[in-house]
Amino acid sequence: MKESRHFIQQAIDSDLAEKRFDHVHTRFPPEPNGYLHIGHAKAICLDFGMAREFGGLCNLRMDDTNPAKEDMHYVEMIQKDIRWLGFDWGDRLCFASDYYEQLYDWALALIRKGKAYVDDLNAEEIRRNRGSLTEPGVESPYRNRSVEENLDLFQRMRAGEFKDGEKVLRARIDMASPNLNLRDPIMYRIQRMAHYRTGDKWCIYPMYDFAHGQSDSIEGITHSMCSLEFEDHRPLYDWFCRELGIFHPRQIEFARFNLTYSIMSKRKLLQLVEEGRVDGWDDPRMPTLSGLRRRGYTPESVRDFCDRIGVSKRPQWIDMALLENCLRQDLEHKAPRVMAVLRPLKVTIRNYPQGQEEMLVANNHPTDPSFGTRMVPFSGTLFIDQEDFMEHPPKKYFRLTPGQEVRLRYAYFIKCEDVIKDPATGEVIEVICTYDPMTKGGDSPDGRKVKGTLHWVSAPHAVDAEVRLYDRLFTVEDPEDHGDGHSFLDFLNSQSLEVLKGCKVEPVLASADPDVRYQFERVGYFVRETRTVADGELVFNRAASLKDSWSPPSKA
RNA sequence: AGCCCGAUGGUGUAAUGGUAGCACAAGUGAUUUUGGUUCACUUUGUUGGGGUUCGAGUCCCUAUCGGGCUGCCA
Repeated sequence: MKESRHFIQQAIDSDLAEKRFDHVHTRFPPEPNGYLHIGHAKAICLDFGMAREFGGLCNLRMDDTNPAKEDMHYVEMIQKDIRWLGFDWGDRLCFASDYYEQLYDWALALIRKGKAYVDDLNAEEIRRNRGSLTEPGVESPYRNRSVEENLDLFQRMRAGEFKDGEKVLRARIDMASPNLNLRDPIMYRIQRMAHYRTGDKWCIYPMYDFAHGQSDSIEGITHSMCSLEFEDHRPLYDWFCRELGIFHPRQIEFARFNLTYSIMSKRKLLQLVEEGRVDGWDDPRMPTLSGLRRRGYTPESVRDFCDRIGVSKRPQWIDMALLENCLRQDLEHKAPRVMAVLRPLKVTIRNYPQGQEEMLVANNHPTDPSFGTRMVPFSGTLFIDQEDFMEHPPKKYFRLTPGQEVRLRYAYFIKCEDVIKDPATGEVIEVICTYDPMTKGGDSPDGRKVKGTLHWVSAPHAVDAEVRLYDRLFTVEDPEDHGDGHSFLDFLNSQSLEVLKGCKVEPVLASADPDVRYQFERVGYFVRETRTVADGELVFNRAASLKDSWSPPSKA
């Protein structure tokens, strides 16, 4: 069976076959103005993945040409996230800001060729002269300055002789081009602002279009993958390489994806952080890599997700359920099983000898013996989950009800004999049961079957914990597609975080390893939270629930 | 409105002129000491109209629909 190749692999195949390039060298070029999110993961997997597949290298490059937004903190977090995802750029951490001098020289070269000029128009005038989607632009009155004057003016721009915004350097291309990007795009602007790396050395900064392709060229990048919105920039990318006569990488665009019930805009994610609507960039509900990590996602599951969504040129809407499925699939064979009761309901075993307790053996994984076993304490007073008992059950309810026998996992069969209610509310606060001593371990010698198996913890041995349940951040599939007067903030899910206190977990979890994702049997996958927790406190984040094919007939 | 890009089940993605396949979702059944897992089965698709061809999801034309583009952001 032949494995299918996506359009970028095919493009690289033919570039190699036609000897356009004799090797592959890619780059991942984030701007250090925010944290990386799941959308970036796709690009990272593609950029590093293509390099790996074709035996080449992939650089990590900070696309840092805007001093107003960038920060060293982001540079560090970006590196941390990419390493976590499982990729390595060796010693090739690059910065567009390291190329400023070379970029400046190239700008001079373009001026000498008559391909760039200094424009005195202000921002408003330039915008007006650019024309519109249907009308051609108008040439600037400064467009035909002499090479000497342009050289002099541009050098003085760098020297700081002009005010911010007073002049710009523009490429001299075609004000009538149907591609707006070719209507004499701005190459340099004057901006007196300290840059996080170059400090006050520069007061002019190159624009993306004059920095990105040239940075690729300097680094010898062969294939420069970027998202679809840069498609219209490719003619400009190519124009600069051609006019400069420098090594000419190939830009290939692919579609970004949207995740249902989420947003991917860095600007909007920043807004959630700044307005305190989430607990930072790494809030477990955020689609950021740091958020997913804290939530309990594994790098393997994120990479698998990126594989599964594929690479194409059409807009992708990816179901959040796919992401969750990737995690479940990874954790199914990786997560040790334990028992934890999130909403405790007291169970008393009436016929269990007073004061007796025993240790029962439980498998740490249902099918993989290499996980070994552990001992779980049992006694006459237990907790089960409130969901697992109903006094008046609907049909097909397999859990504990008056008269219905169930199995306590790895323990005994029990039968409900009585309930104790809160006299004030009528709520069941305790269930009285009997157990069958012959069913120790969970099997009955007479071969009788039970429909349900419940997880439980022994009350005197239980450890208290807090559990944080996360749900989708937004209530609608596409929070960015809002009608009049609505902001994406209007669709924030007020139930996206539910904090459960007083949960009861089995004793081994007191020393839960924060690097291990546990499966709480019948409940979901959980990871120990450490970032927002006081010393010694036990808190778990839910990474994902387990699939549940049972649902109550009518749930209020 | 001009330019660019795209269109295959509910979602995503294959089929590169020759049997429309896979994953997720949904449903059914079996297995099960997790209503989990696993296994089997099932439902659902080539945007419309022309053309080329023995043969078109694939190539051409056209219509329609969707996305992107009018920052001194990237």
